Amino acid sequence: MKNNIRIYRAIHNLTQEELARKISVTRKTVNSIEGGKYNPSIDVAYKMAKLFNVTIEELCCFEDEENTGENEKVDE
Amino acid sequence: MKNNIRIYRAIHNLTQEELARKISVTRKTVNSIEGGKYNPSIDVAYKMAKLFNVTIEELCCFEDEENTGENEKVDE
DNA sequence: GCCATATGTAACACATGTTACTCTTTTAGA
DNA sequence: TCTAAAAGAGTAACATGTGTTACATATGGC
Repeated sequence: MKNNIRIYRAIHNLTQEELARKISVTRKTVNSIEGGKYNPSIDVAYKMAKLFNVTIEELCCFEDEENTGENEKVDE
Repeated sequence: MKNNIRIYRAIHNLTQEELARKISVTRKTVNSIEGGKYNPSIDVAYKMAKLFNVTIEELCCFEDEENTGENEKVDE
């Protein structure tokens, strides 16, 4: 599950550490979620969405990636 | 974290088992989440919200229950 | 009362999210 | 180039979500 955390974080001009503090998680959690290592729990997602003033759906790109097999190809 | 799963499930006239099948989890998971035993993962929440055609925020009542201490009192 | 259906629940195992600690790499600025 | 801030990442431990199985309870129709 991809997400737009990095983008909203940039918009709000926050470092991973600042964001982490604001939502009471560790920087590694922000880093890992941002990097797609795992999905956020629903309340971490909620806190981020609320902080950025967007919906969870806007923050996380679900896009039903369960069935597709050849997606998200970037040119490199 | 409270949620409105039971309500939307009633609106859509689904049993716990039917809902569970539709979102590919077990009835126990639906039952436990509905009963507040634990929070749904973000993709379970997403699947439910999508099925009911609502947002995750509409399905789950976050309401920042971390700080309040005397909420959700029903009359009984 | 009996039966079928829907729901609640318990114990354990397993999967996934989060932390603490530490280190490396990247990036930007003097 | 040197430096510091920011970000990426590995591991082990812990916390939380989910599955399995089985049984208990409630409810409504006969």
